[in-house]
Amino acid sequence: MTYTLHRGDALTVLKTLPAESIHAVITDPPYNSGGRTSSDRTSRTARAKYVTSGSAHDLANFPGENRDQRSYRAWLTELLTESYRAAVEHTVAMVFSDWRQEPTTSDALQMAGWTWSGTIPWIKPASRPRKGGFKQAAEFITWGVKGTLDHSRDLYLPGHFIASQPRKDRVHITQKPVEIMQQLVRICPAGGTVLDPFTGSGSTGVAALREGRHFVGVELSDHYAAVAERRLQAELTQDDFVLAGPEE
Amino acid sequence: MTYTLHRGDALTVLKTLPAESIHAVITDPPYNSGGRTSSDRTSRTARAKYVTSGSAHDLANFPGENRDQRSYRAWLTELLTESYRAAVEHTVAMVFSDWRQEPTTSDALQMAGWTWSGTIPWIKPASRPRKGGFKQAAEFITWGVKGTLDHSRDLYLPGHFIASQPRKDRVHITQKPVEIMQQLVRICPAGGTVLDPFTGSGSTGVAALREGRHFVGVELSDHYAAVAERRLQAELTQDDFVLAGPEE
DNA sequence: ACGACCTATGAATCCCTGT
DNA sequence: AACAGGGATTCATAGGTCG
Repeated sequence: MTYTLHRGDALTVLKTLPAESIHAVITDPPYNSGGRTSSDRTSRTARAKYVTSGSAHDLANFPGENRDQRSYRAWLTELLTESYRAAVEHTVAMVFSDWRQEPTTSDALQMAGWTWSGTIPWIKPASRPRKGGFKQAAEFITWGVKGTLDHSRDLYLPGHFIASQPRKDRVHITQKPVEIMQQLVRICPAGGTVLDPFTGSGSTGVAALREGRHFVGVELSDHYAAVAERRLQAELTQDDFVLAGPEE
Repeated sequence: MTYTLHRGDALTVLKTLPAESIHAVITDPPYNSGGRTSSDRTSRTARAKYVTSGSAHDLANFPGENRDQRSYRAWLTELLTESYRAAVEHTVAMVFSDWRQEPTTSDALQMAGWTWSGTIPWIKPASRPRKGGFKQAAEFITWGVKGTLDHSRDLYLPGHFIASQPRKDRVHITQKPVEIMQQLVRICPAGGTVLDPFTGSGSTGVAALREGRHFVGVELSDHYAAVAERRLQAELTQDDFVLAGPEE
C-alpha cells in the first residue's frame, strides 16, 4: 500500500488531483460550530472550544474555524465538488459533522452533485451530561454516492457506531477512533484510493493502509502534517513486520 | 392523570388550544404529507427524495416534487408555530424524523421560533442490511426549547436511544417503543401537560400517563383515534389497579 | 487474572465580568 | 448595548492503581 500526503490548502491541492483517481472520500472538516452567534464562533480558537478549560492537553490548535454559516456551506460545497470531479463512478463520500452542521453538510454534499444516501450516527458514550435536558452524545457521518452504489459488491456495513474518542496516545483534538475509520474505508474497493482533504493526525490514512487501500491526504498545518507523516510511515513499517512474522 | 384526545386535523385543533397550556411537545409527524408507509415514500422518484429544502436543487428539474418538499416544511412550521403559542416558557419540543427529513425538520423548528438545541439518534438495531453500503439504522429526534432550558431542574437525560420497534401487539406502522417515550416525557415537568398533535396509536400518551404527566392528543383517522382511546383508557384503569394493589 | 476503587476528562454549555 | 473572554458546572465512562 502507498500513501501521498500533501502539505497545503485543501481546495488548492484538490484542484490538482487528476480525474478518476479517487475511489472513496472520507473526511472530517473543521465544524465551525460552537455557538449560536457568529461572535461565539469566531471569538474562540478550536482548541479553546473543544477542550475542557483547565485540562492539561498538549495538543496544537488547528485552523479553519472562523467562517459564518453561509461561507462555510459555500466552501464545503466547493471542496466536495472538486472531490466529485476527482472521483470515479460509484464513489462514496463520507463527511463528519456535529448536530449543528448536519443540515449544512447534507446541503453541501448535494449541491456538489453527490446523491445523499444516508446519515450515520456515531455515539460517544462518555459525553458530558447536560442539566435540565438531553445530552449531546453523537456526531454524524453524512454520506452520498457519485451515481449509484455498486450493488455487485458483497459488502454489508453497519448503520451506526458506538465508540469513545481515543484518550491515551491522542495527538489531535478531534481524533477519530481507528476502529471506526477501518469500517468506513471498507466502502472503498480493495486496492482503491481513499482521499481525505483534512488529514489531521491521519487516522483515515492509517485505517486505509491497514485495510489494504491506498491513501491521498491533504493537511494545512505543519505540525499535524508531520504527525500524520509519522503515523502513516509507522503503519507501513508495521505492515512489513506483520507480514514477515508468523503470528497476528 | 388525565388525557384529552381530539379527533380532527392537527392544525385546526392546535389553533383552539389556549396559550400557556402545554409543557412539552412530543410528536412524530407523517414524513410526507401523503403517505405513512415506506412504499408510499419510496414510490417517489429517487432524485426528489434526496433533495433538501433550501438547497440549490430547489432550482433543479423537479419543480413539482420540490414544491412538495417545500410545502411540507411550511406545513410543519405552521404546526410548530401553533404549538409554540400554546406552550409556556422553557417548554421543549421534540420531533421525530428520518435522515431525509432531518434538515427540513430543524429548519421548521427554528422558523417556528424554537431554539434548536440538539438532535438525538434513535438506533434501531434490527434494521435491514443494505448491499454495497451502510444500512439505515437510525431515526432522529430533533429538539428545541421555547426560550431557555430550565436549568434549575435536577434532570439529566440520555443523548441517544437504542431500541427495536415494537413487534408483537403492534397496532401502528410507525409505533414507537414506550420505553423511549417514557424517557422523553420526563422533559415535561411532573404534573405538566404533554401535547402530541399526531397521536397515532397513542404511545406518547401512554408514556405520559405512566410518568405522571397529563396528555393532550390529536388524531385525524377514526381508526387510530379509537385505538389510542382504548390504549389510554386501559392505561388509566391499570393505574387504578396498581394504586389499589399492594405490589407493583 | 480480576475486581473494587479512584481519578481525570469530554468537537459542551452557561453565566458573569470587563471592554 | 454588544461582544470577547474566562471560569464553574455536571456525571458517565475510560483507564489506571491497588489489593
